[in-house]
Amino acid sequence: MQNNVTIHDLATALNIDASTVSRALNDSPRVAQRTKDKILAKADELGYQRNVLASNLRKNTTNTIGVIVPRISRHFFSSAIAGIEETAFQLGYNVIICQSLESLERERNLVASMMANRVAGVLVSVSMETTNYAHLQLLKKNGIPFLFFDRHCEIDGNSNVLIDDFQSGFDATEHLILNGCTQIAHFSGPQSLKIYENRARGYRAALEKHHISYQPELVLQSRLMEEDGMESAKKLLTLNRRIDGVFAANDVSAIGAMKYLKKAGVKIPDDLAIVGFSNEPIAAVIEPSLTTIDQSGHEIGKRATALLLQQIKSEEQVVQPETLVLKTALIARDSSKYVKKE
Amino acid sequence: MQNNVTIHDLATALNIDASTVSRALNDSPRVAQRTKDKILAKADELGYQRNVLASNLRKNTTNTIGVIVPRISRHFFSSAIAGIEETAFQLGYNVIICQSLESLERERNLVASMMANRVAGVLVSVSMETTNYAHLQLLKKNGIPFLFFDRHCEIDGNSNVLIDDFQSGFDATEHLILNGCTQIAHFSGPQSLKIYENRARGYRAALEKHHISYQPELVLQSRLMEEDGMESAKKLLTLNRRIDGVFAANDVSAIGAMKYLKKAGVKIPDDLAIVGFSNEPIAAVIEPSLTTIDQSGHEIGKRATALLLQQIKSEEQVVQPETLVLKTALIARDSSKYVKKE
DNA sequence: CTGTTAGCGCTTTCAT
DNA sequence: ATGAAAGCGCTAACAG
Repeated sequence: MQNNVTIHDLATALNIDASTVSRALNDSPRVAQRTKDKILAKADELGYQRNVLASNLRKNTTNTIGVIVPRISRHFFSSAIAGIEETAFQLGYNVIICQSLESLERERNLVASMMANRVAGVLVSVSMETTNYAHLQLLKKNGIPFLFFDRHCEIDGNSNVLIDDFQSGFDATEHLILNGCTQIAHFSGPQSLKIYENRARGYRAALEKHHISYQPELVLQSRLMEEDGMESAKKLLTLNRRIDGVFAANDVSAIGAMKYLKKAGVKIPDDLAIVGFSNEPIAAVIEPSLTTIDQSGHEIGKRATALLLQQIKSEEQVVQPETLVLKTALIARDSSKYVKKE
Repeated sequence: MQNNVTIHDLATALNIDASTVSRALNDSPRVAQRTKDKILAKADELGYQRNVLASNLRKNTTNTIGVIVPRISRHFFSSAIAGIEETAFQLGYNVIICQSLESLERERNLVASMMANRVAGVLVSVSMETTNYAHLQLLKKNGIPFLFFDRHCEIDGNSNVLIDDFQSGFDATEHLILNGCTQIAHFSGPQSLKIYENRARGYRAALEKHHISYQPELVLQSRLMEEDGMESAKKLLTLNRRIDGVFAANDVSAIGAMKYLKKAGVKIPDDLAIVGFSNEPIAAVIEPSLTTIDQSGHEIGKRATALLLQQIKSEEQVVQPETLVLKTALIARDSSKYVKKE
């Protein structure tokens, strides 16, 4: 029992043409106010609902924006998605969410499916495997605007909405130094991802600024698997020396490390300072009282969507690519102190 | 530059009719295999891509399923969404995600928008304010199948996919009792939500089974706000008596309570046992080594989607409503012990 | 097994 | 300011 009222029904009921009704419903300036009022009243009376599918076909686009993230259930992404949904909904857009699960092949399929569904635009946080951008260029060829968030990607003409990783890494490390730490371990992520590279550069820059020697063995890589974190903790113990601070640039490793220490029966010294990027789960581990301060995902989602919709609406005009850089909140284990930026 | 190859192009290229091409592409049994092969080859050659919008209009439906949750960034929901996306993607469906933010009005709008977009089906976890189901009945009138997950809702003809809350509440409480607790506080949620009512009933039943008197002052209500949890902790302290176990049926309260205790300078005794529903953030607070065992959201998402798609495909046939009940994992603070069900 | 025909409901020239 | 007409690309009767 679909609602079967069409613009033709309205038209015949009012003894005018369907095209006028269509214009009125789209608030075209080319219809007299009097007629508009009459039409809107009638539409209301008959319970008219625009058939979005027909409109979509005709206009060859939809009011849907596509979102591709590596993994929906990661807290950063789910809060970004929340921000995206809120902004999109406000402006009358729907949001299709897909996860690449860090697979390039899946990401390719998703992009293809989104093109097939004629999304109005795409927000993408590329998978770890993505080093080739051919699939994204296809979007461009089809005139579908897209932009990157969280994970940086250099394609000319495309905007990025990012955390300032270098600065955040610098701040995190400096925070530890200013609190008296000199032996600072750094849990990093895959160096193929710019965000981890930049955080690591920030770490190094802070050490340099404060004349603390950079010790490569204190920097622990990870493929964002808990196993890697466990391995890292093991390595640190093997070094058999005092560590007085940790800058954890990814939460998965940090959790893995904690698991390892727990299993090995090693108690984390109360005076070991830990600074991590804001993220609800890791924040909860480190400092329960700070579990809710992280709004960076949400904020990034909102900004990215606003920017994308702006591009969608500006139609064919070339849009200046933009790199929006946000500050993130940091979480510190040294009790009530924490650095909250911006 | 859209790909402009249509079935007509294929048809003229092969000297057959467009309708045959259409049938072939839909793998209709009414086309000779030879012709199918020819058509598929040609389609491949010319890089044909079906225009989904036209197909949607003609069939008056889409390959999209709508999902309405109270809040995307809550861990349970984001993992449910991940499960939904995976199952849907596998079967060629897209997923539109929206959040009601616990508002009935917003939920109404979302349902309307989904109908307007002719989604193939809807999965909904109703908002806390939802006691009137008129908006959902509209879906039914429009022939759009829908079902409930996580939050139970009795509409005849509709299925539910749920956690067995009574049993889980019972198990959680009994677990504490079997570990020697007798003074067990219960952090509950809004009793208007069946899930909290049932968990509370489970709590009570376990006490009864073990002949422990039920003490109403140990049951703390909440509207799922951290403030309520803080209030609850305060109340417990005021009672000024020994509590040896806590069954936390909602994580928000638990986190609020922890914040309060921290602020008040009250250390949680090491021997206080805590059992909560599995949820990554709260699990991290209670027991870092158990942060990843929770799959219940994901599992519910997958099952709900499978059930919905089954209904979508069975078309007009009346489907027997089903209530799928899953077990949830429990997290216990008493170190390595935890109850993991099913 | 294939072709013919007729739209789905809307938008958008082009004409008046 | 409004009407007439065409058609987006596909699917599904209905014929044969």
